[in-house]
Amino acid sequence: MSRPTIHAPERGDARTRLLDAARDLIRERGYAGTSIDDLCRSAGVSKGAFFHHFAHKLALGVAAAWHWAETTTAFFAAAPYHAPADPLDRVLAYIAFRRSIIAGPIPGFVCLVGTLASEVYVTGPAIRDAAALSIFGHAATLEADIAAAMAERSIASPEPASLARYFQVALQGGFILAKAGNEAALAREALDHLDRYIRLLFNLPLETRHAATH
Amino acid sequence: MSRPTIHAPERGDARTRLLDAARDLIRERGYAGTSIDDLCRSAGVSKGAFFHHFAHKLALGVAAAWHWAETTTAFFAAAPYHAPADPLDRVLAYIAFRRSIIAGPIPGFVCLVGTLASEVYVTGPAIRDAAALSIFGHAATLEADIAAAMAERSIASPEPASLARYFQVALQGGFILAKAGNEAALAREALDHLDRYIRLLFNLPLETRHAATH
DNA sequence: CGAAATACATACCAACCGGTTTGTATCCTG
DNA sequence: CAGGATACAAACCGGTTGGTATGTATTTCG
Repeated sequence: MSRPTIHAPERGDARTRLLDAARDLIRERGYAGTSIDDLCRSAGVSKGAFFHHFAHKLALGVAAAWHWAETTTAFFAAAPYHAPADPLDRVLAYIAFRRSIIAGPIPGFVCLVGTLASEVYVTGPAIRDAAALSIFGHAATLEADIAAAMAERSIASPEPASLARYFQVALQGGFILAKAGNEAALAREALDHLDRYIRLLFNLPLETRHAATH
Repeated sequence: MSRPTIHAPERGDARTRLLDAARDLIRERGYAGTSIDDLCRSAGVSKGAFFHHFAHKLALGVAAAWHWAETTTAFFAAAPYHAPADPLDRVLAYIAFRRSIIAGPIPGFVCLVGTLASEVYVTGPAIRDAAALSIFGHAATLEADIAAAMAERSIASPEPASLARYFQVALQGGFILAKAGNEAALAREALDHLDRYIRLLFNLPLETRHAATH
């Protein structure tokens, strides 16, 4: 209450509105391709509001990466793939879940921090580090299930941490091909290969469920 | 001869010097993060030269993607991984070769057109299409060997074209993680998993050769 | 309640951006 | 060797960029 006084904007305070705008615009046009004016226009705030919350554009980039890490962490923590009792089933359910959310316009499901890391490797080390924290932090959430699944079946071969990172490789690489080919199915296809890789590693029968979806 | 008259530049004509500069600068800072002045300075040419050879910045982006496709096509055509008689050995040799050239500074081995496609998805459809041609064209060069290897061993499961694209997924995804983590070994690690995936698909014994390199 | 801190909005600025104009040296061709 | 085409160089231009200065409602708090 008392929050939206007179010229109530749309929702949330200027800071989160700017971070949401950054998430959307950067995934479409990249970091350098998104101007501060673009962000303010999209968020419906003034430039003064921008520089009240962020010291400079780079700080917005870092904050956007952190914001991405926070929101995705909450999103995946609440996702249904944690339900199965068998850790291997949870791992496979993760892949299926990631696959299921690849739909609609490409910028809508692509990874913000992957785009950021790719673009600002030299120009913005601070953004890159924040992006790395998000990517590798998320990969780490898979590690326990992978390790448990491997231990249960006495599979020693790839290190669980390395395999967990490879999940992100398949995702990020799938996003790149989806963008290039302008076709979301290319990202799903990548996850199908990841799924097959895991099933081969664990000597599971290969499902053919996805064959028709391509 | 008579070419480098008085103020001889460095090497090549202005056009290829600009394309080389674009290859280097865009892989470091992205397309939008690279200004035309940056390109001219790096190439050692004037702005007049730039707009003599390219109608606008977007045309430079498209030409850079084409130039990348041409040079990489020649580079991989001359690479040693085509030597083995068995197509499956050629496929594995491709992975090993790609792995072997991942060394030194990260912008030096990363894929230009992957960076481009990721960044200009919305802002530059022409660049994106040129990047797609390069990525999927290169993937297609693997298709014959993959198909032959699968046919020889009566493996029907993934479509050869899809598997060929997945090679690019592992590469592009590995580049993203390498950039984020600022560590080339992350890209090599991705190719180790791809190698394992192929060996599992073809029921080959898993080598442990790479274990020490991480 | 009063004052300081917070959260914006508006106007403005110098640098830089993509792009144009104009001029000139070299090359190619007849 | 004439003369147009090619391949640059340099100066310039309007709009945009990241960033600042300043002003003002609102909230917080002693």
